[in-house]
Amino acid sequence: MVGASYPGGMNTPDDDWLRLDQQICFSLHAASRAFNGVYRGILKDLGLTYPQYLVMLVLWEHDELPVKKLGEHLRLDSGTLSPLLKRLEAAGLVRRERSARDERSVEVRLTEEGVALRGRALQVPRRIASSTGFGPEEIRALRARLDDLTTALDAAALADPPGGSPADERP
Amino acid sequence: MVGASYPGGMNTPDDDWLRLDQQICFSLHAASRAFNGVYRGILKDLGLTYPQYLVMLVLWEHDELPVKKLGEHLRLDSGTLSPLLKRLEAAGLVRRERSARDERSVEVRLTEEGVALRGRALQVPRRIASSTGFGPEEIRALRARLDDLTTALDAAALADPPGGSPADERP
DNA sequence: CACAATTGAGTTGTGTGCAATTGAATGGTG
DNA sequence: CACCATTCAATTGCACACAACTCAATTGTG
Repeated sequence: MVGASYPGGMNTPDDDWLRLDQQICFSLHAASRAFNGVYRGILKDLGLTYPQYLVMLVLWEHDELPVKKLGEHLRLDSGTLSPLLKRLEAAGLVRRERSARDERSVEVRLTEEGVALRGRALQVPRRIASSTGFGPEEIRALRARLDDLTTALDAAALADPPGGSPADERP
Repeated sequence: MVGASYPGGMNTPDDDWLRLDQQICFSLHAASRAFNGVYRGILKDLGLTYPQYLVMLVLWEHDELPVKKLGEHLRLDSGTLSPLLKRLEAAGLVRRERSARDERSVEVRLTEEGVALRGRALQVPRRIASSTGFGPEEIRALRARLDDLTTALDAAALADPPGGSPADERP
């Protein structure tokens, strides 16, 4: 009734694209959530959620930086980070203090506990990698593809924005 | 202070995996959200969110099926679908009615409006595909990789479950 | 120096996503 | 037939994401 699928062997281009589109968005969505699920199981021991783990990864490398920079690394805004960091602070893993230089900025810094947690986290990547069944080279290739995709999608989002066109910048 | 990055040419395996892991989980996470953002911009015209669009895609192909089946197609449970379907019903796109055969089951069916929306949605895939900058073949290859990944991750999640081991099934 | 524009966190509201629970309906077993 | 385990949808509670907004601090300009 709805599909009214093509009567003959003719391809209706739109239907064709629709099918393809369904596959790619399904696949990405499903892969993302499957990954999330595996991380959830493994990170439960550390008392971290998946996004919290991403934050800790950045902090283990930089160990002190403002919320703004953290957001740039993770592509997250304060609306997501503020409550997340509050939870990490409540868990005793990080401390937040306003910068002396710029009172608007809040510096996030690992506590002793936060630093110590890194030791227990070292085994996580190995377990994740083995869960994927992919070798290092496959992972690298897939990562590169995904980064290409993200770059292209970001560029497209800027060109065809949710809020308005670039021409709107000067009202 | 924390990183204590390897002094010489020596690779600390754990650190190496940690770095790699960060890249793959960052990449997948970022790609998923970038995709979501592009869909959001394009779907705004249709008054749909990205997950709602996924549900509509399934319904446009099957046009009547129980919540359970919908969840199997989308890998979502009733906790996610129930409120989502309520919103689609409030928007006048679907109707929900309990099955006559099995009173536990709820049949989801497109309304006239829901059927009509498909016409306006036909242009969406083309816009998405062009946003990715990928050709059909690249998309197909990426999709296949992601599906492999999902399959492997699901299998691993079952073997190393969040709730308990398979041996726990018979207490 | 005064004042407008910008920047950075935080808050609010909406919409997922998922674990855990509830409650009704169904099916199998004795 | 009675009873118990299973199934399905819905609900509850928690944690992201993100848009839109608020508020304070800073910067740029006259």
